[in-house]
Amino acid sequence: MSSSPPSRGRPRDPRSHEAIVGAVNELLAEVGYAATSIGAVAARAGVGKDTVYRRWRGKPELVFEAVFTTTDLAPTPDTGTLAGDLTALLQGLVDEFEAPAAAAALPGLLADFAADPVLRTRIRDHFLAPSKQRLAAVFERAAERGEIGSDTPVDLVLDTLAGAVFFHIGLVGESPDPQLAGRLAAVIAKGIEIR
Amino acid sequence: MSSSPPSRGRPRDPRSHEAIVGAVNELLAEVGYAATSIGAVAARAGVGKDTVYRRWRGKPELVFEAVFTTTDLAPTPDTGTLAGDLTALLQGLVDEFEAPAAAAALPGLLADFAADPVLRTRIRDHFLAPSKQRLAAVFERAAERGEIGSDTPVDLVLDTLAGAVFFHIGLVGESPDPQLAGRLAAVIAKGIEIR
Amino acid sequence: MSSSPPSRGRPRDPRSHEAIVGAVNELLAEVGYAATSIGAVAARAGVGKDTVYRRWRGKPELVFEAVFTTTDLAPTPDTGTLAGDLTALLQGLVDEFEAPAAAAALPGLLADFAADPVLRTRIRDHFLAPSKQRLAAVFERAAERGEIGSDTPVDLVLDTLAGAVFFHIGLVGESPDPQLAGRLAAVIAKGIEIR
Amino acid sequence: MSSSPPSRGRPRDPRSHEAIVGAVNELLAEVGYAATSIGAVAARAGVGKDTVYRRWRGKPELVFEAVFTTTDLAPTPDTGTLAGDLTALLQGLVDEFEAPAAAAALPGLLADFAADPVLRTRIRDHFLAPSKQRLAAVFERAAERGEIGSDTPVDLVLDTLAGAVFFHIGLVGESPDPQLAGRLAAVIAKGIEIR
DNA sequence: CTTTAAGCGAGACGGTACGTCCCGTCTTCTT
DNA sequence: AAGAAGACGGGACGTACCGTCTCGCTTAAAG
Repeated sequence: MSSSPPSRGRPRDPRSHEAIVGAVNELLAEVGYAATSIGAVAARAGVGKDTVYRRWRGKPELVFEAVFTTTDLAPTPDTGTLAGDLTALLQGLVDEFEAPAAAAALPGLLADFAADPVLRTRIRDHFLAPSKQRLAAVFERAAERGEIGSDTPVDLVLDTLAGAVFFHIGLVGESPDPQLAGRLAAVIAKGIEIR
Repeated sequence: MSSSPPSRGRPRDPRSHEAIVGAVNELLAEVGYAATSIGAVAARAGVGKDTVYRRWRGKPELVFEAVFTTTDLAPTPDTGTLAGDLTALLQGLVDEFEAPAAAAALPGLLADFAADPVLRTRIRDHFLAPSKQRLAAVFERAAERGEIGSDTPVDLVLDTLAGAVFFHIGLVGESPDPQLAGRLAAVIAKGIEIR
Repeated sequence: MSSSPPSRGRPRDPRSHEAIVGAVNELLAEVGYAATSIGAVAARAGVGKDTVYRRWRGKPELVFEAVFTTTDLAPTPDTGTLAGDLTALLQGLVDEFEAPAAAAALPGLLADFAADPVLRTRIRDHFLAPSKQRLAAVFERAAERGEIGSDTPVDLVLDTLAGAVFFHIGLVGESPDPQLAGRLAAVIAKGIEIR
Repeated sequence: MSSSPPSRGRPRDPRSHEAIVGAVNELLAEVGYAATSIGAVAARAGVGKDTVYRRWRGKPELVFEAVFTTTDLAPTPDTGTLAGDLTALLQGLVDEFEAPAAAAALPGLLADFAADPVLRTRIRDHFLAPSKQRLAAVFERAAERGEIGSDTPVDLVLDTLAGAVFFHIGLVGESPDPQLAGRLAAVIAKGIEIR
């Protein structure tokens, strides 16, 4: 029963939303996260600052939505083996993090989220949630096949995978080892398999 | 035979150095990384801002040195098994990251390092170097025992371990799973062992 | 028909302007010109520094406007004699320079104006312009009465009068000879009269 | 009988004194009074800052001595007429003020002297004293010749002359009217003559 | 002929002010 | 009511000087 607000007065212009999101992505790639100020975003988007603050609470939320909203759509991989599924999942993470705007935004974004108690609680829920969901499905099928136990810790593995990818892409910055996903998946898959 | 510079003029007062480092650690724990401004550090240390800038190029370098300089001294673990050595190594990482000042500083510090091309190259060299050295020694002994191959990728494993710990402590923020080191070590050790 | 600019955005608050000007006058009288920093002015006025810099380029312009804007309104004296007119004019200069804020500001203000090539050209135009205009009118009437020639050099006399007053008030600092205006006017009037 | 101090320890090197004075004059002409900092002077002179502070109390005293010490030597003019003597005296003032270092220093120097109660009292005594002495001698002879009364106010005339020259040279900055001395002397002489 | 004291170049020291940038809020007019 | 514009109070930035201090060294007079 989502009651939409009464909606009096002038409705929000959806073109502003798009212009802002576009400006954020451009600025992230051009000047980095720190220099992507709300004022600069608004100016680039041809929009007033209030129009930004009316839609987002601050820079972290704005950047997060601008950068990480196209990714929830990937299908859960189903290659028939745990290692294969993990490789596919990881490759998705790598691709997502490797986009110029995302790579530029990630470290600063995580820092801002970590610094705010309110935002910190949302990291798992909103930042890694889609990946976690897919990882859980992968584990479920692997457990059915008998490759792993049914109590394999999803969070531990997810943190491990995400942390490894983050360290490679966010902090080293070079175009990463193209085999990163496969090699990492192999180690983890072997590490959690039964026997 | 390192020839120290001729050292003309008044030498720098080591008490200033200590006072600054102490102020940084206090402020990190009290107000966090973002609010730990150079000006606040100088005021807390009873020191002029120039005295800070004379010794460090900026906040990232200052905080890094203030927080992560006591750690290079840990001995390389030698428990007789790969899993045991990894657990000990990881526990060191966890302990290091878990200190209040370190936990408060880590995400912002990594973001600032990642944003600066010059600093980014130093991350591996100075931030993870001691851990990498110890990990390599652990791998060497494990290879001699026949537990792993001699070509086991140190960097991949180090990123994986550090990333996992960082994600747990820096981003979740709660007092982490006390068994984190052991569980993670078990997975990785099994993942890289021969057979 | 001065067409004011389109005036988009929030207009500047005239109360800020008044608060700043008031703070400048208070600080000049209390701590002098050198210690009247922009930061102190802003703090005293309860205003951000940008609000000051948005209106004035720097301290000299700010102080000049704060101190010397009430004076353009004096009427041109017309006592019937050159000496009388000069006395009245000089008394106006003395009164203007003698105000606590003005006396405190004058030497430093002239120094800052003199040091900047751009500002230096404005001294005559904006600082002495009203006085020059009145002096020219006085000379014109005196020439019509036959007291002086029509080619009497206005600038020379103006510099002489202003310089004398400045030296007395700005540099000696004591409450000056109350007869200064009259005695100086007598000398100058006699010096430029025909015969 | 001024007893020179016992003079123990190493005597002051007179070459430092000369180097400092030379550096002040160079810097005044090159970068102006405001930018002629004690630190810059010391660096230019190849001298430590303390060596400057040991000899002078601060910038105003230093600059004053560096710029206005060669002038006390001019002889008192004696042309036979008041106007002639005044012209010669004024030309001396003009020449003194017109020197690049002096013209650059004057406004700021007067401002600093005026701002300090201690220094302010010295202005007449040390800054204008030589000129005042000569002017008094000129007046005495003119009174003996019957050109002026014996009660002609020396200070008033001196302020008037100095103020006019200062305003012309210090504030306008252009190379001044070469006839300034003569024209101004004519006006003043006529203004104070009997009849 | 050594002590002692001051001068000296260098530069670190605690402060203060600079002028700029960005924050998130507010106030105007326009749509 | 939303929007573009931009002013607002606040605070941090990194730099430049201030006038004092602390080094190691040099230079002379005093003991």
